[in-house]
Amino acid sequence: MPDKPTVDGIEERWMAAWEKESTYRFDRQASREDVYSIDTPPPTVSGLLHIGHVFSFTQVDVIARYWRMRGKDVFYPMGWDDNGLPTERRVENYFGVRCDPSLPYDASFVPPEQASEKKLSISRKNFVELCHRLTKIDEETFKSIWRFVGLSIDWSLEYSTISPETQAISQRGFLEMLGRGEVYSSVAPTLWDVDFRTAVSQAEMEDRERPGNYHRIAFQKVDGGSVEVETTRPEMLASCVALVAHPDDPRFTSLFGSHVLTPLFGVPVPILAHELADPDKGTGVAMICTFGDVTDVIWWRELALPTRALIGRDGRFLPADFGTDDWPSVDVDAANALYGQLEGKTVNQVRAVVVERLRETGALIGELRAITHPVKFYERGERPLEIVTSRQWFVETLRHREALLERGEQIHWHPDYMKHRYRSWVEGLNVDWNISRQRFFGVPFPAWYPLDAQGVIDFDAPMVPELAELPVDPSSDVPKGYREDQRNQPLGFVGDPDVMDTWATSSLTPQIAGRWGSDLFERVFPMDLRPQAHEIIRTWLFATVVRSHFEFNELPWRHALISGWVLDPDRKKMSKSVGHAATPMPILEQYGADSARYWAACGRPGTDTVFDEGQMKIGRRLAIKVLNASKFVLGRLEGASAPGPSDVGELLDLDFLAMLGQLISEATQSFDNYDYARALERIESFFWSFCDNYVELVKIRAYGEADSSATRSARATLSLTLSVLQRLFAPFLPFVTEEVWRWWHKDSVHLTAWPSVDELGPLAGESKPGSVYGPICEVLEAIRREKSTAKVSQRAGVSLCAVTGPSALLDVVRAGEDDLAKAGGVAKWQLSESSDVTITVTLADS
RNA sequence: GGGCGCUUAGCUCAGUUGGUUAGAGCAGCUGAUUUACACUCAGCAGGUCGGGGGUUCGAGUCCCUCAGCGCCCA
Repeated sequence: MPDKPTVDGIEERWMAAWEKESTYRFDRQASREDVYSIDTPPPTVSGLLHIGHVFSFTQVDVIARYWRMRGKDVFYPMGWDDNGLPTERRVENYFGVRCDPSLPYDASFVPPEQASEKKLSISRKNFVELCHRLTKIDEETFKSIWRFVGLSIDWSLEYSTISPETQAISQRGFLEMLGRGEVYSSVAPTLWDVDFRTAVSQAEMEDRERPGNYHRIAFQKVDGGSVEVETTRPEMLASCVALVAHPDDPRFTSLFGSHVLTPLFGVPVPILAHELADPDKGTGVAMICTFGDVTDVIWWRELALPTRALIGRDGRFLPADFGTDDWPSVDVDAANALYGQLEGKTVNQVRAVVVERLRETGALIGELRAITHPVKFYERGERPLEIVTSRQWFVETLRHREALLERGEQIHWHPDYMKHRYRSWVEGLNVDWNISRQRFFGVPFPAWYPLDAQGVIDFDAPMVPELAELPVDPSSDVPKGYREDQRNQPLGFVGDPDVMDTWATSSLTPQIAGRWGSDLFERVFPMDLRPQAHEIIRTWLFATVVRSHFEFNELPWRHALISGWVLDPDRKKMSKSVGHAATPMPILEQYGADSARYWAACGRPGTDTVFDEGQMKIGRRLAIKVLNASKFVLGRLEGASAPGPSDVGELLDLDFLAMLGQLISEATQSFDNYDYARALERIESFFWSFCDNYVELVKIRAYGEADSSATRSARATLSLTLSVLQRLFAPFLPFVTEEVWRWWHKDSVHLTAWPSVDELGPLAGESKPGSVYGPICEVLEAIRREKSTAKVSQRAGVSLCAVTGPSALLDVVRAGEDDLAKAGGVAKWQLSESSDVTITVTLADS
């Protein structure tokens, strides 16, 4: 035990020791009932780890440490989410490159020292190599931070979402679904980001309020008269396939079934009825185009309308030929002449031309009406999503809505109300889960398609590999029965060009972490805990439930622990843009890992927490207090024979242990309910009372002759309490508790049993815990108050302490008289029975 | 538009099935001082629990309503 204990440098010392002693090693022989398994969120390795990560991961580590001390074999792996678009973006910016899949691989390629503004085009393989290179660097950085924070991870279980092992599992997951018919490919209108040039799923879409204009446009009726429509997207006019109004809207009931001509293009379209048409919006009649928004898709499908899609993958208008079967027009030449000016233009350019022509022809009625309305965006995107028709793989979700809602009910949510997020998401699903992305750094679909004699791809007959062959890359591997030189040739084959949505892979984290297919998996699955943030309930949590439901017909885990956000002092979510994204290392070094963990553990599940350095200072104070109190108490015990519970005989000591027992029960129960913050609060408050009151009361008695029963009683109580408190704090403050524990134990506190009430011995269970300690502390406080008011030292003497009260109270004071006298310097007592409780302190002359 | 959460001391937050006089820490103020710990200790002060209404012997807690903030979904 050092003379002058310090928390400085404590992290490096114990990080190394735990590594050397394999403290957090998972026992792969353990059976499922002895295991506590955690489906750790793999951080995205495309950005920096920020203080919000420290916050939520610490909360999980606290839980992991608790269960480990409860005797569970804790399965606590760490993964890195390194595939997908975020990594591509980071690589593009970091190296100043761009992927061009048409380029050949350059084995001698070296990225420029300095990333230039103008991006260098490189082949897909070169690009993917850079992705691997950068994520490897990032992962090492993350790992060193996690070690410093003290996460009790078994690093031999580390995984990454782009590794060959993960790709094999991801592809197997896909093939299993394909075999069961839960995944299908189809050509369908799909949410599309024109900048990233990829499809995105409903889960990645968000609404943003944007300004727009209602354009009032007159459609001429075939039998005379006109119908006016208000639209925010006049550029879609050429793809108009119908008008629609609510079936009960009396203004339009007589028009249903009749036809109008689109202005400028002269395309005859019907007026139809559908409930989704909102009578209060615009004129009550809407234009259906293929496809202006998601409602258009619903109308198009449900009303069986033709397809006149015009927006291409790059967001520009595709060619169209009016006068053909698909593109009827009463004035083919005018339509084609105008459309010729639109083809190849962007949405905004087309809008300008169309509006101008509408105005010239008088079809545009009145002035534009400015509005603000929600517009769909890809969550990472900058331009509104378009709807582009393309071939995509979809996982069936809509058909399973009821079962998935039921799964949500089966999860134990912490906090409970987070289940609403899941439910409202599942209830609001309107398309199946699109899992294909037209990108590069991801898990490829394990599929090839045959080409017929004309070179036409038969998408309905995908060829897939055997499970043993996984992972495969269809762009370089060849399907069974074909040769490489048949690639892209008539009667040959073509590989699926897409990669999977990142969630299609990370929805398998239980399978990935648990090494699906090995004996390990049966020992850890279904897992106990999924910890994660609330904004990815609709993505990660939902997708994981879907996959587990399909694959195993069960929940992937029993509990979901939803963490809150870390907020700036101005109450905004801490984000990378405001400069807080910096690595948390400076903060961790300044305050110490235990202090930062203390702050994190004060954050209750689901509750957003303000980033508060003040709270870290308190944590630091607590850690130092644990050091000093441990040093002091252990100093009292030195040389004495090891006292045990049977040595505890004094009323005060028995009562204090009874309170300690109560604390153990409360902390344990809180932990079992995932309320670690409450446990910490109780333990902390007990600890300060222990230091400031109990230790002060008995420290002189504990110094007395070793063989007196009163001394032995004090020493036994101090020893038991210190042992219990060190262990109760261990999940929260792993470094400092390990430090002080090793002063008097050989093995790690983190592998020691969580305290139980039983180990305190047979307690005086008759009276309420605190019935002795409480009144004694009140007398002590009265003495202190008197001295403080008189502005004298707490060591000043008390000539007389007079206590009045019922006899039971006086008995208690009498029991603590000696300890109080020593702690408060009381020379004389006067106890008298009365119905009123009073404590009168008379200070000695100084 | 529908849903969820929050609103308690200057600040950050506890407050369990309704039950003494609403708690803690920080900050503030007043003091103590060869001490396990100045990264300390003691004490003091500070609140009509967001507004209004209701249920109840009793409401920070339950119900209704309004307002503000945040989030989710559409």
